[in-house]
Amino acid sequence: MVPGMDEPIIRTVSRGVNQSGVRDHNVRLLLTLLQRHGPMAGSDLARLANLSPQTVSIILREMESEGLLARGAPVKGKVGKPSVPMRLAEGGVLSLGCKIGRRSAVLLLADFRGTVREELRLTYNYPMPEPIFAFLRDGMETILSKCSPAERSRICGIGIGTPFELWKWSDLVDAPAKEFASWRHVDYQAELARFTDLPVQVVNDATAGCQAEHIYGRGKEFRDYAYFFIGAFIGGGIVLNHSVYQGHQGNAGALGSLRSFGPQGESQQLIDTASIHLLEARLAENGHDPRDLWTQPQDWSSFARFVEPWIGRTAQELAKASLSVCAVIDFEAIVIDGAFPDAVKHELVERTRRYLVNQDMRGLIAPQIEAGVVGFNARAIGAATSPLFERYFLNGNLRLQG
Amino acid sequence: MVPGMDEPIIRTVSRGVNQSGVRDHNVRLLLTLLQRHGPMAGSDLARLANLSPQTVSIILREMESEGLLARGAPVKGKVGKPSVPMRLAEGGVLSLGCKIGRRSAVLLLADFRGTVREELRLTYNYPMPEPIFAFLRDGMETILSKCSPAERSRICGIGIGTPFELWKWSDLVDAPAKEFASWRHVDYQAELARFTDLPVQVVNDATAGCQAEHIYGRGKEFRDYAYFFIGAFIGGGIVLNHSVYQGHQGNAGALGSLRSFGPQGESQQLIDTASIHLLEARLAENGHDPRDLWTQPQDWSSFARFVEPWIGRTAQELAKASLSVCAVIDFEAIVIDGAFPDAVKHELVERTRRYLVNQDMRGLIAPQIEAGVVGFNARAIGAATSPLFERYFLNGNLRLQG
DNA sequence: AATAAATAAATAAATTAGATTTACATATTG
DNA sequence: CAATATGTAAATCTAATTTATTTATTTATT
Repeated sequence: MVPGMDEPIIRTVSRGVNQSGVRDHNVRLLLTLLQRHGPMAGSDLARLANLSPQTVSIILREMESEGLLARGAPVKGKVGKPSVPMRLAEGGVLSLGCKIGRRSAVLLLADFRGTVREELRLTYNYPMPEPIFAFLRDGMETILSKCSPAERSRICGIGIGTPFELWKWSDLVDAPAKEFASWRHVDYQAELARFTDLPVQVVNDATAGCQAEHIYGRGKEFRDYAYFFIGAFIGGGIVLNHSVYQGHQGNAGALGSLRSFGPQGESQQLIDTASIHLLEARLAENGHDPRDLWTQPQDWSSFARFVEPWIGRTAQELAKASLSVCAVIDFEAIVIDGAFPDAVKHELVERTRRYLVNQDMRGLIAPQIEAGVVGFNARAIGAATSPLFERYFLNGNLRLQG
Repeated sequence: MVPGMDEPIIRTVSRGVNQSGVRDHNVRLLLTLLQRHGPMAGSDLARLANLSPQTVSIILREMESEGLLARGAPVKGKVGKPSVPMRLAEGGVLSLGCKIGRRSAVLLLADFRGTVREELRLTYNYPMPEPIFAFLRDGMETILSKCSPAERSRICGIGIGTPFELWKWSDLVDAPAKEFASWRHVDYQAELARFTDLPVQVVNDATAGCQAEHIYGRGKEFRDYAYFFIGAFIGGGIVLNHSVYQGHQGNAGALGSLRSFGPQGESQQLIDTASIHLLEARLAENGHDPRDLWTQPQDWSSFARFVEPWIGRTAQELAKASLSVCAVIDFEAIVIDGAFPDAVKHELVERTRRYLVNQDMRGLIAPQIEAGVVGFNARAIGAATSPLFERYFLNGNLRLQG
C-alpha cells in the first residue's frame, strides 16, 4: 500500500482515527525514521517506534515488495541472528522541485533520499510568469524524457518554492510595476495542469529551504529551530516538534519582516538590513557588476572590501532577530544558510554568536547559532520534498493543501 | 526550569499507534469536541469527527456510564428520531489550579466545564516559597474538606502557573536578593508530594492564562493566535493548530522578552515598556498607593490621569509587538487580556488596532486584535486545565511531561 | 576443533481490540 | 401512512499484539 491517497485530506486535530489511519501512520512513521536515522534493522525500528517486531516486519516486507525499501547486507559480529538493515531504496520515490528567485529559477528532479538527478536553471533580470511557466513546461519534458517509464511512474509530484506575495516586489526588483502585477493572479495549480497531471504543492521559498535543511541537513539535530536563508532577500522558516511549520496561511517564518532599525533609528524590516541585495547595491555604487555575486557563488574574495562590513552588519541584525524569534518560540537553535560561499557563511555564524551574548536575554533561553549545510539549492531541493511529505513522510504539524 | 521539570519526557512524533492508542485518541477527541462546541448529539459528533455513528455511540455510552457525560433532553422539531444531545457532566472531572503572581497567589477548584467551585487567595509583598507552599497545603485541605468523597475522587490533578525563572526577579519585585534566590531550587513536584498524591503540572503563568482563554474564552475562534496577559509584568502564550504550544522548554510565548525601545532609543524589553508595574511606579511617584490597582480591580477611574497615558504607551508597544510575533508565525489574531478593568482592556484593544495600521506590514498578514474575556483569574483557571489536558482532552501539539 | 548453550532476529499462526458495515427498531414530521 | 433521521445490536473486517518457531550467529565447554 502506498500510504498516500488521491484526495489529500487535512489532518486536523478534530479527526477520528480508524484502522487504516493507524496503518497509514505506522507506514509513514517507519519511512520517516529510516529517512532521519539512516538504514536500520526491523528490530531497531520496532524499538524506536514502540511497535511490536511483528508489525514492523509486516510493514517492511510490504514496502520492500513495492520497491520503496531495499535490503542491506546482514550485519554480523553480535550475538544472535544477524540483522538486516533496511534503507530507502535508491529511486524508490522521485519528485520535482522548482524555486523561483530574484535572479533565477531552478527545476530539479530528486529522489526521496535527497539525491539530485537532474537540474535546470533559467536566469533573468526579474521573474515573470510566462517565461517561467515555459521553462517549467520545457524543463519537465526534458527531464521526463530522460526517465524510464518505471521512473516516471515513481514521480509523486512537483513542489514550487516562491516568495510570498511576489507581486508586491516590483520596486525591489526594478521591474515595471504594471507588468509585474500579473503575478498577483497566477494560479500555479492551474498553470501546471496545462502540461502535467502531477500533484502540485506551492510553498514559501525560504520555508522550502528550511525543509531541505531539515531533512537532508542539520535539521535533524534540533527539535525546534528557526532557519534564516539569506538570498537576494532574506527569508525564513520554522521547525516545531521536528516538523516544518508552514502556518495557517503558509506565511510562518516570514523572518524578513521582523522589525529592525535603520541607521537613523527609523523603523525598517530585516529584509532591508540583512539581505544580499544590500551588498549588490554597494557593489553597484562602486562600479562593480553585482551579478558577479551570483555567477561566482563560491568565491567572493574579489569583493572582500565590501563583503566584510556587510557580514558585520548582517550578523548584528541576525543576533537581534534571533532573540526576537526566541521570545515567541523557545527555539533550541537558529540555523543560518544562504546563497553565499561557505567561508562567508561561517564567518557570519561566528560573528552572530559573538553579537548574541551582548544582547538582553532576560526571560529567554539562548539558542545555539548554527550554519546550515545545504546551501544554494536548498530552496529547490526543499520544494521537491513537499510532495514526499504529502504522501510518504510524517509531518507532526498541519500543512497547507495544494 | 520552572514550567518544566528536571528531565522532561516528550511524546515524540516517532511513536507507533495501536488499537488502544486509537481508542484513547477517539475518546479524547469526542470529549474535546463537546468541550469546544458545547452539547451535541452522537450523530453530529460522528459527522464532525468523521467516525461511524456506531463507534461514537459505543464511546458515548461508556463515558456516560463513567459519569463524564450527561444526557440532555431529546431535541424534537426535525424530521426523524429526536436526537439526544450529550454534554460534559457537571463535576464530571475536577481539577485544582494555582497561580503564583507578583502580589498574590490564588488556589481554585474548577470542573472541566470551567466552573470555579472554590477560590482562595494569599496576598504578599513579594512571593516566597515557604508561605506559598503552606498556603497550598492548608488551602487544599480546606477545599477538599468541602468535597464529598465522590467529588474528591474526581479531582484529576493540580496545575501550578508560575513565571519563568522567578528567582531572577528579585530586583523587579524589591525582594532581598539572597532570600529570593531560594526559588531557584524549588521543586514543585517534590514539595507538593509532601501533602498530596495528585499529579502536579507546572506551567508558565501567562501560558496558563492563554490556556484558560483558549478553552473557556475566545480562543476557540482562532486556529493560531498569540495571547498577551498584562499583569504586574506582561507575559504571553501562543496557540498553534487550536492547541496551546508550550515549547520545548515550556518557554514559548515569552512575549515579555520581545525587543522594544526606550524613550532614548535604548534597547529594552516589552516587560519594561508594557506592564502594569510602570503604572504602579507612576502612581507611587505621585503619592498614590499602587496597591489600589489590585484592590479595586474593576474601577481605576480615580487614577484616570495616569491610566490614560499608560494605555497609549502600552497600546503602541502592543501594536509593534503584534507584528513582531506575526513575522514568526502567521497568527490569525492577537488576543489581549490582563488584570485590569474591562473598560481599560477595551480601550487598550481599540488603540492597539489603530496603531497597528500605521506599522510597516510588508510581507505580513495583519492579525485581528481582540480582547480576551477570562480576565483576572485566567492564570489560575488555566493552570487548572493542565491536568485535564493531560488525561482527558486532546492537544495537537506536544506537551511537556511531569 | 567440535559441539552445546545462549541470544537476537525474523516471521508464521493465533488472538484480540476496536473500527466499520449491515440491519433494524424507534420516534418524529409532513 | 410514507419518509427520514437517530441510535444500537450483530456481524464483519483490519491491523495490531501475543505466542511459538525457525534461523543464524556468538560464546563457552569439552
